[in-house]
Amino acid sequence: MRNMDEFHVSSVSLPPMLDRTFFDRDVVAVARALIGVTLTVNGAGGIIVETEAYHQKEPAAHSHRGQTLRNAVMFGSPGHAYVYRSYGIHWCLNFVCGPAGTASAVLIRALEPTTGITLMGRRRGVDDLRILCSGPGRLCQALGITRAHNGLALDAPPFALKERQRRPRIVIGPRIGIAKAVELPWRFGLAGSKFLSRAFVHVDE
DNA sequence: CAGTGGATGCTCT
DNA sequence: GAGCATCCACTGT
Repeated sequence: MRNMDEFHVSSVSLPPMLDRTFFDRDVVAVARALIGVTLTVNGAGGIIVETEAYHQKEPAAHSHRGQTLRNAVMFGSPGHAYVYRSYGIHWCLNFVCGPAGTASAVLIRALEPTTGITLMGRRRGVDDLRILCSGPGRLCQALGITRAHNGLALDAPPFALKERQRRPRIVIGPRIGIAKAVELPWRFGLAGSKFLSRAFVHVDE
């Protein structure tokens, strides 16, 4: 139960509503705004602590070379999940961003686990909270995300997004695991979080 | 700790 | 047939 003060603070605080319009804007702005937002899938999940932005104009994006069967969701409406298989083993979850047609998306790279921890631990085969959802492949395994979630709207079950209560302190750095456009500082993290997939070199914001 | 290499499936050339 | 928006185990300090 929350008390009146907490309710009042959340009702007047800054973060935008997590409706469709939240995703219908520049992907870098969304990647930053998602830090601190709570993501659950069928009730399991936690606080988003690490994201990366990908945009069609830039060569590390799947959409860069045009629309294909795999990346088709990126070319559709903002506010939907783009899920793809990585290295033949893992799934990775992205949120499609706008404006529509920019074929841009935010890769969700790490969560701080908060709900459904027992279930997530069973799916992952680990009980250490720090490695439960710390990495794009790990968090998909923990949340049970597969190809079946590709193209689903983010404002309806099994997805649920909950606004952050306070403006978080953000750290910024280069994206991970890519060979092209490494110079773009399009990775965002929650400052001081123990649940990042990797540490940030530079601390900004 | 840091560094390395294997697993594994699918997309695109 | 190459190349991945990764993770884990294993090596050597």
